Amino acid sequence: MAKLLIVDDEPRIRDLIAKYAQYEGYETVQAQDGVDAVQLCRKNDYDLIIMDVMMPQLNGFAATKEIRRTKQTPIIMLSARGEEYDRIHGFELGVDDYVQKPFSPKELMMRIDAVLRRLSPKVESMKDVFHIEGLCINCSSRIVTVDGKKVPLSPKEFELLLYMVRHRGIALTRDRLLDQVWGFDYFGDNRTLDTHIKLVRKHIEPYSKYIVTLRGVGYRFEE
Amino acid sequence: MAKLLIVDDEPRIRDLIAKYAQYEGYETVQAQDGVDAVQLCRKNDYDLIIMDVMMPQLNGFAATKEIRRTKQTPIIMLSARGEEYDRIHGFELGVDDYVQKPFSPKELMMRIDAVLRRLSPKVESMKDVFHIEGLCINCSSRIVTVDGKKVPLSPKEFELLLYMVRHRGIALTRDRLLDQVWGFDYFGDNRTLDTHIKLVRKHIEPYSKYIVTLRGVGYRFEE
DNA sequence: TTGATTTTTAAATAATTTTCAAAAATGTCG
DNA sequence: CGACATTTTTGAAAATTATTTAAAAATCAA
Repeated sequence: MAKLLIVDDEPRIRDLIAKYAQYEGYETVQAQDGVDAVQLCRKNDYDLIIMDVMMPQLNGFAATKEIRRTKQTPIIMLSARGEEYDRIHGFELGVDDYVQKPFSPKELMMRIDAVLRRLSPKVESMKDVFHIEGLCINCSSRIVTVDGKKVPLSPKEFELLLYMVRHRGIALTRDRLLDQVWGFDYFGDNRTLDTHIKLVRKHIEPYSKYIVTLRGVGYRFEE
Repeated sequence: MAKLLIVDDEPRIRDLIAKYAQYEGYETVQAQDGVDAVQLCRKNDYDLIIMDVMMPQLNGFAATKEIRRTKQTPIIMLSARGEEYDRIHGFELGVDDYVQKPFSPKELMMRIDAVLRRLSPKVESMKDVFHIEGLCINCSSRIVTVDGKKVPLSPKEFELLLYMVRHRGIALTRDRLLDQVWGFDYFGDNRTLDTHIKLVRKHIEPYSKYIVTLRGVGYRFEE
């Protein structure tokens, strides 16, 4: 479960971001300025930092520079429109993405996802909760809900769904799914996977449309 | 999926190149100068390096020389107009191509493609995404779109199209296509290939013009 | 043992690949 | 240039192969 550090001098903005991030299953920690952020980073590890550019005491650039002396934590910058576009874009310390204020929380969440997926392929998507339309998958509680209603998935069904959601958008071969979810080395014609796909589809109705079958290949969970 | 190292002291240029390269389906890593590049190359393997000539600390030549002591990674040099034309062209360490600034990103992308295809025939074009006019082929998701709209291709159709696109610009004999896509040694009067070409053409309309038939030989996907 | 879950099996359904034959296009040679 | 031979394109039907489904059997955990 990924931990985010949110750095902004405006408490309302911090809270807004924190609320959304928590909804998406991230753990959040807040810092009110650059000095605070640097101190926190010295003592703790975060998976990603969301940092405002304009802050009293130590601004976003200075804080980033300081943090980057010891840690390679991914950073997403928040900046007001027109503010220092060049510096941000070409920031030599390399921020991993930046979002202009005012931003939609949804967009920021997507950027967080994207940065984590790009930079931490090993931990895969570290989110604890996935929301796909009305389908919600909570990893730590292993609860799946469809339009707010809990659906009972068997362990295998849950693992299969989770694996597909974590690797959504790419074609997953039958071998890979069998390998990753079951741990077998697929031999011969085994209809186990198909059967479980069917069960998952039945359970997540009406969102089974997201699982598309790639004939002769496997399946893909649509993005 | 090929990984590119982009070395330039100007962050805006780096970002511009990175943005285009990502659109073309490459993974990118950036370095701000020669020293940085040499260090990165020591620890990691890249499939191709795009290196600016003029940089503080360690210039493009020196960095190339150093990197080439241990690795044979293909290198494309970027140089300002008129800058050291001779040295680049006749560079003893052998850069694989060079592009003059100011360059069009599109041209640079074509050069990258060309160098990789020339030097890494095994990995073929390692791109994950191909854009040919309004035709887009995404390998990992196996999604093909025509002017933004998904088109459903059967497995064989997808493989055939992908093979041709990966080997575009050259004449592909019927035997070779049958061999590579079907995996058998063509015998007798089998119209299988023709029929699949027909299906692919129908599906990628209006871009079927890119598949030209070479009578008595086979087909070619136009560059 | 019991109830739930997972795997296997077999039949039904669906989609893809191949074959075939006729039509169109292209190239060759007198 | 024009007729013939060859090759490719096309559309439809047949054959093959993959997927879905439902139900039965096996396995596992309480």
